Amino acid sequence: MSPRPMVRPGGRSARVQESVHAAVRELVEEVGRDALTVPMVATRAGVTPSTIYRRWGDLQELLSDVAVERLRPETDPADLGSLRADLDAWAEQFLDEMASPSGRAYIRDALLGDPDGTNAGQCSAYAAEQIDAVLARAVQRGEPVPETELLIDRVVAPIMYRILFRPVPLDAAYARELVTNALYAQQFEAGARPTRAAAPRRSNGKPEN
Amino acid sequence: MSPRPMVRPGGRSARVQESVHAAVRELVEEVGRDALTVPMVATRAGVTPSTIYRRWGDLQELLSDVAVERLRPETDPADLGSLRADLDAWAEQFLDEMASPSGRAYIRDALLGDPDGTNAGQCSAYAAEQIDAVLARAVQRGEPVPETELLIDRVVAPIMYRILFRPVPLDAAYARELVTNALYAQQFEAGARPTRAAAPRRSNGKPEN
DNA sequence: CGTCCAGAAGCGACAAAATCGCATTAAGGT
DNA sequence: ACCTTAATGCGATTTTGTCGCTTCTGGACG
Repeated sequence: MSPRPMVRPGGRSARVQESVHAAVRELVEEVGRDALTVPMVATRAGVTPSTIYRRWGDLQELLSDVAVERLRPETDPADLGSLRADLDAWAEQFLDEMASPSGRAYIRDALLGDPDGTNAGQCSAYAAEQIDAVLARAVQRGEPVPETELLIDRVVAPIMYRILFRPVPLDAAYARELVTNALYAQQFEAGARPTRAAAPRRSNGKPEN
Repeated sequence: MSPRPMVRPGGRSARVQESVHAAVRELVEEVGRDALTVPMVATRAGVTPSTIYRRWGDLQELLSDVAVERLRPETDPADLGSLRADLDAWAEQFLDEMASPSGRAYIRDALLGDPDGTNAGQCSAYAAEQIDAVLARAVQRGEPVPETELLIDRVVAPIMYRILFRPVPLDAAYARELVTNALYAQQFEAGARPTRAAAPRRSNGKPEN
């Protein structure tokens, strides 16, 4: 999942990884992310710098791994009794966490040292899992639900776009607005148009042109 | 616009900047972005490394500047006679350029070495300008038009989110689908709900918690 | 048109980092 | 208990990044 080869999941490798991650977390607190260096992390973690260079390549990839860990949601979305309430609450919390200075920093780090997109994909998967949990509960209640993809396009994507690309401040009202629009779309557009709002179903495994 | 101080827009500074940018573009072609180093760029550009370190800080910020330049749209969106056609065409081209391997690389670079978000904001401004141009023409034709913010949230944001966070391939059909949904929303939702789909109007100047 | 001045680049010494080969350790399987 | 091999440790070497100082030059001002 995290570092490059990780062919040996247990024992010393695991200890080294944990110790290095812990060192990063501590040092980010103490000296700030900009002052971090690989040798510094190595010393704190009690390993030699070459170990870090070999396993992570450079500081960015290491920071990316740590960032993804911190972006993993700790708790399931709250159950407030209705799809609308659950989504509102989840979106507000999501926006809060992501738009905070540290959240922004983690997102940037996660994207930054991630040549193959694995870590970024993991972030997106976290959000999708949370949304799925909310939707699954709504289905059990018998509520009509939109597709996960619709919510990602209409709620998650705009939030992330604004965080990454725009200097605009975000507040909870914006999150609720996005949820409102998404649910409105689901309610009215379902069947109203031939094509759905969700994702293009992949056909091949190869991205790109 | 691009480098840090740029207090002196003309003369030698300008020549150095252009020469360095050109060196980056050439070397990216020749040796690939991963193999780039500051000393290498300096040699090719005919300047000393310390000049680059002083003006750009590090390779990432330099690459970010170059990336933003390349992400600037060269042409105005085509006029195909209707809002729908113009938006379809623009969105398809936008997706094409951004989702291509080099487009993805530029986006990442632009975000990467951009501590204060200036370059990212510039990218977002480019897209907004293009959309505004399309909308302005539609207004002249007498067509009803959605707000720019709606199109950014509904078309630009989902595309960028998928490019940055998801391994899914994107195609022109997806771009058209997003446009369809956005126009549908504009047509039906206008006045149907108390709150509009557009941006939260800022109240204070301070982001964040 | 000449002079001055501050910002910017050049240069070189130094400090810090990243890389690499080789020796050593220890998981995980047999 | 042994064997294989990934993973780490260590140190020499190369490369990159920093810093103080000097030199150059664009632009303003007289």
